[in-house]
Amino acid sequence: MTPDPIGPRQKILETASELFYQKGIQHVGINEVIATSGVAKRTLYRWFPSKDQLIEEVMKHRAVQWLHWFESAVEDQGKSAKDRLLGTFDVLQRWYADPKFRGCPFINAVLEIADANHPAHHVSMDVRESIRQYVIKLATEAGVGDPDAFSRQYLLLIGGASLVATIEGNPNGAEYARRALSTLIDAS
Amino acid sequence: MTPDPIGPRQKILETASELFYQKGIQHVGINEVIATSGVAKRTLYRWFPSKDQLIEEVMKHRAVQWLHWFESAVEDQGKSAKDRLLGTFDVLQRWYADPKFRGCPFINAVLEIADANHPAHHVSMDVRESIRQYVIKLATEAGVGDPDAFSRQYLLLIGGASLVATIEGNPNGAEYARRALSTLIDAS
DNA sequence: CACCAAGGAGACAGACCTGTCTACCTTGCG
DNA sequence: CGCAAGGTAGACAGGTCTGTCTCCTTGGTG
Repeated sequence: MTPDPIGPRQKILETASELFYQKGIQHVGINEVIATSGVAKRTLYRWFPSKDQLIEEVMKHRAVQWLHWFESAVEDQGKSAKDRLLGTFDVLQRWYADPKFRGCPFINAVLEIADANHPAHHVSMDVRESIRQYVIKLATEAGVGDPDAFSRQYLLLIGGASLVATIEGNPNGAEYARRALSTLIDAS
Repeated sequence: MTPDPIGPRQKILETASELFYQKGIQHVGINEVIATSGVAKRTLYRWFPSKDQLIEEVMKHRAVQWLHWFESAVEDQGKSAKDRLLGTFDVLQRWYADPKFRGCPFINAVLEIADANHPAHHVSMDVRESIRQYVIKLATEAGVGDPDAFSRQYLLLIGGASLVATIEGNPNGAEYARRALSTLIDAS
């Protein structure tokens, strides 16, 4: 019963998203996507004219999902803006510690696809900018002196923590980032 | 004159190093390496039994070179340990601003090669640890309170700055990192 | 000189990948 | 009913890649 209420397009998108993330975009072929999603090759190419366009759609899909997840998880981290600001790294640490964590998908995509003009690059830059705007909002609310400069330092810490989690497989980078952030807030 | 005083092995290593860095490891084939280095395929496979081993040798070679370059450039950044510590980001900023800069080769290698057991991963982890030990030395000398914790925060900043340089093509991440580092030192 | 190891040049096998194409099946609707 | 649209199944073309193999040249040494 409930014979796949979601259409093939959505099915392809979700399957590809999962496979791309777990194995790396370059290491997943179209044949694997169709075999896993149980869809005919003809159907995939009806909805996504090329693998590059599939990648782009997948990354856009992930970006919307991830930002929504992140901001709503952060909202639960406390009432004051400072608590939420510091809480971002508690949220991230839980993410890094998840057994299915394989690095930040947006950083991965940029470095896996060398071509700087690939649409997936723009998605990643957009995600970073969205995070930065969100941080500016929280920092302003928290009374940080220079929210714009602060947001750029924040991006260093979140990027660095993601790298530690990816390269060393160590989620505690987020904890060091939290402490550094606390110092930076107090010094402002 | 001077008819190639270096042997084919060294020639292959240097050519592959350059190509891997500029185009990405995955996007450079053995055929391109031999065509560019002017060496026969037979010869390449005599010295490097597989592409994976070539990658490993190239990364080890780069690691030694890079660490030597980095530490000696930092030594010129000032007499006091604090000056040299802050100066690391001046050195990095110049690197990031170089037109041939295509990201940190060690971060790139890890994210380009999905397999966490690939030898190139270990090289990248070793480089990070070498940087950390060097920072611990400088931090101790500079009288930082907790050099170990400090070194981990340093790794966040250097990783973050490299990402900003790579993803946004903006060398000024190093400047923000320098300021953040200064705050962290003063607060210790 | 004779010999042999190292290298140059490149064909080739086998695997894999993207994207196209044919042939058939199901379903909703005028 | 008839039929178009969207789906399944999978062969296939054309390309790329790694790694092997054969044949030829050259320079150094006993």
